[in-house]
Amino acid sequence: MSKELAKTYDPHGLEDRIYKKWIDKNYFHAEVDHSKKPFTIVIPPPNITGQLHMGHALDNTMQDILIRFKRMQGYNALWQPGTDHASIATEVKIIETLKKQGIDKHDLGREGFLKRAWEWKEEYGGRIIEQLKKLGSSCDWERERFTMDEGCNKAVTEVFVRMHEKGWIYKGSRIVNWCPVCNTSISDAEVEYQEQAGHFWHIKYPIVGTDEYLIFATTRPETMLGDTAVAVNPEDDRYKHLIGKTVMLPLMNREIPIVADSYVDMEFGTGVVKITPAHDPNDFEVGKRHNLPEINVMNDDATINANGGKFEGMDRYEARKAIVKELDEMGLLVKIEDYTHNVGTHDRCKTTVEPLIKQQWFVKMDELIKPAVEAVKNGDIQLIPERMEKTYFNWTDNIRDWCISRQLWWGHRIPAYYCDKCGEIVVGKTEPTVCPKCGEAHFTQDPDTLDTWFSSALWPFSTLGWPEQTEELKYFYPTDVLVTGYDIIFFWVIRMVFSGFEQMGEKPFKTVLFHGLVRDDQGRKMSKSLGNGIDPLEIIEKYGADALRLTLITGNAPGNDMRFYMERVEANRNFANKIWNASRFIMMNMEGKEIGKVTDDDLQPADKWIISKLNNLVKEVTDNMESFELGIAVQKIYDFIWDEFCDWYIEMVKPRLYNSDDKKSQDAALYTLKTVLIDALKLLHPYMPFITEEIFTTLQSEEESIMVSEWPVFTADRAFEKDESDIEIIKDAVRGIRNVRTQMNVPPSKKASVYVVSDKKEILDTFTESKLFFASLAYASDVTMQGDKAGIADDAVSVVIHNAVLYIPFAELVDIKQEIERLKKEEQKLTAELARVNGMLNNEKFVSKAPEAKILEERAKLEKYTQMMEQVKERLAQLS
RNA sequence: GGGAUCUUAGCUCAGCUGGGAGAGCAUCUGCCUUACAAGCAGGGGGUCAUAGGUUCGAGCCCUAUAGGUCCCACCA
Repeated sequence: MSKELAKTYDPHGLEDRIYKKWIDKNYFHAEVDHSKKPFTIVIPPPNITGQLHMGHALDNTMQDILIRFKRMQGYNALWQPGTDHASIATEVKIIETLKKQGIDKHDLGREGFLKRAWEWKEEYGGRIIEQLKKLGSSCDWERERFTMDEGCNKAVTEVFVRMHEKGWIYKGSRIVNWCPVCNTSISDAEVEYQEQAGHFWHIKYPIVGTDEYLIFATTRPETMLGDTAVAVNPEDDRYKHLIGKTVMLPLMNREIPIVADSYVDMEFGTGVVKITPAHDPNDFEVGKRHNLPEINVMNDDATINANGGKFEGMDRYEARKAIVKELDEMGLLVKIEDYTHNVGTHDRCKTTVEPLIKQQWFVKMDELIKPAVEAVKNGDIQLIPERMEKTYFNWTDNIRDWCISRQLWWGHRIPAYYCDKCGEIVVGKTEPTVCPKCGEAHFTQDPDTLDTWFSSALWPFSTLGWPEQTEELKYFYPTDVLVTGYDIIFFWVIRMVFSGFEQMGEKPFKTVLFHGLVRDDQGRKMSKSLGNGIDPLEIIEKYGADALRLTLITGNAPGNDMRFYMERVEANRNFANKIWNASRFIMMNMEGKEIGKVTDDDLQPADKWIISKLNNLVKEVTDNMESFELGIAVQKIYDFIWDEFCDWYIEMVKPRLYNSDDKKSQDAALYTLKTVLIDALKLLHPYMPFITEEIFTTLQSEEESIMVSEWPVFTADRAFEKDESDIEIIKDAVRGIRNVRTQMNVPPSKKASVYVVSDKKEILDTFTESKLFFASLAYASDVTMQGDKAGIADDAVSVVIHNAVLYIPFAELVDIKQEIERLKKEEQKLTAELARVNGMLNNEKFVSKAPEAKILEERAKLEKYTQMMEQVKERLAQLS
């Protein structure tokens, strides 16, 4: 043995040392190798501004588990890493920082600002990568990419130009969601609706040429400055006669028409709606249908512009107050009602979004989305859990054109150039030399940048070298699994899918594995503003990455949110300690010993039992992992290691190791301990990479690393059914004895004789074979096997198991009453069991319809319980 | 308004294609038994939200109801 393990498990220092070794050995790197099957995952690129949070920790743990599993299975596993420029998030952060220094972004100018941004990227972009490493992520860091690196830029330009040529990217004047604080348009997906307490202002407009008024209610009175009509439902008898007439718009003194449009709901309010095409998406549509003028009354910062008359210069909320006041003074304000309604806000800064008409670039979605829908429908792309399909289709079914231009500086510049002379728009990979329309040679590039998701949509292939037809692209694409949170299905997943089909003619991934949110212990979202976030790095520092990983992966089903409890981290750290000490025990016993050759014939029933159990575990865990049931798989490994291996098997072999002079039997035990531990460590490695590596290489100094070892495989010749059932009998006996001893308050230090009585020779043989450890586990001073109860004291305590009765004659007098009580309870339990089994077997329909195996199972139980019942009754008769 | 999802032990959650209800924590009892007190052994605690239905058999499938969470839409 090369070195000893420390007495208690301390992840400190150990994890960094091991990670460095992996890096030095270049284990994470994948090269194109046609002799092996590829397995690829592209990382959801974290924002360069980001700090590792629990969501990242969960997401990347899942990916690492899959990658390590497949790598051990012999796949050429590539985990493609990288970071995202996160245009708006980053720009906002930089602006904030500049503000603290008293600098406005415009003072720096575009060039100067971008210089700052790149400096920022250099400074902080690497931080989150370092944090991912702390977690144990086995990404191929040599292939690290950035959404704004040269290759990704090329991909973005290529896609923009191609789609423009196809007519799928167009520039148009549309109503867009405008953030007056960030000063940019945002996509529909970036609008977050918040319920807010507001008011309903009931206002009346005088109908021209009459003394009548039209009364309506609005939540945004300030937009009246841009009203160009009032609408009623064409079927509404109350207003039919007014259609075609006009009202006088107060304050602006503009005569505007009363139009009929079915958009108006007669049941809601007064059935009258004021129409402001320039400041409301619905009104915009109405305006188009009725050829209404669009009067924009606001500046980009949401102050009133010159179209707002005397309200010019006021902020939208100031203007609201002033307008309400004036209308009231004019007697046009009917009443004010409290009203809670949903207000669209910008998901980044929570500012109330202002719908504005703007010239923007859009992606036409109706054709593009079709293959993306089809692929999920026909199972070409599998979503896990399946219910996510509904969310997916909900979006695709209601798809609207995607506004991709942003009035930001940090991002991919739109490759559109405007002729300085005639204004002709030329889209191309490079600036044109001459205007195709007027021959002018000077151009100005579109100042806007692209939505950050435009580049992330290309991530699965841009990172592999596209638009170049690289070997990597041919070999690793399509990728296998995408692991991400369900909260970005719309932003990212769908956009990758349609981009993959459009550019590559092939899906970007076969499976999407969704996880939920990591919440705090009260079920709240972890957020900066609440200050309830738990820093994964602090957890790693204190408990180790392995414990954190295990905590994130256990006890929660795919796609479900989970709560994060420190108690669970502690429990998992304890599990790490458990493995650590079990390994220490094994190594201590191997110390200085040469294990001879061990064949199956040398193995004792207990050895075969644990080997067989492990063999089954291998199969189940592999199956579970292949169907992405990571939590279920690791739970089984956990139970096996702690319960079967530590609490039973190690205890079973102790007497052999401590007392036996039988070298062969010791060798068999050591061989079994070692091989079972090694395979269990391998199964656990994807989940707990550090501790498994440390133990694996300490245990076998000749091995380089567990992460490049082979994944265990189920083999039929390692299935020992007879030994499995034999050991279960012994375990039953042990549990029974421990049980009565506890009930009678007998301390473990007090040993007693145990008699095993059975008329079945094979049962007695089973106990004889395992006598040594049975005695130790059952706190027996000696164990005697016999065919009947001759010579056993009448007042001995008895334990009934299937086909045998165990007697323990304690030296002290046993309380017969208590003993009868205990047996009667046992009798009750058996009576209930027998009633249940008989109920089933006496049911003709059950016997005729249930599967054969089930019936046999129940018959076996009937036999067993009947036999046990006889023994209990007999024993009761003896005592009374 | 549309949809998803949840309701299982005191708490937080598993329970994979229907075949005797599980884990962690908490709690109670006894143990410092030479790997581990971050441990060992044993115990208590659940008409699986409610009501129907399908089935030989339902925590699991179907329907309805109640309550919670979330997503989408946005009726001004």
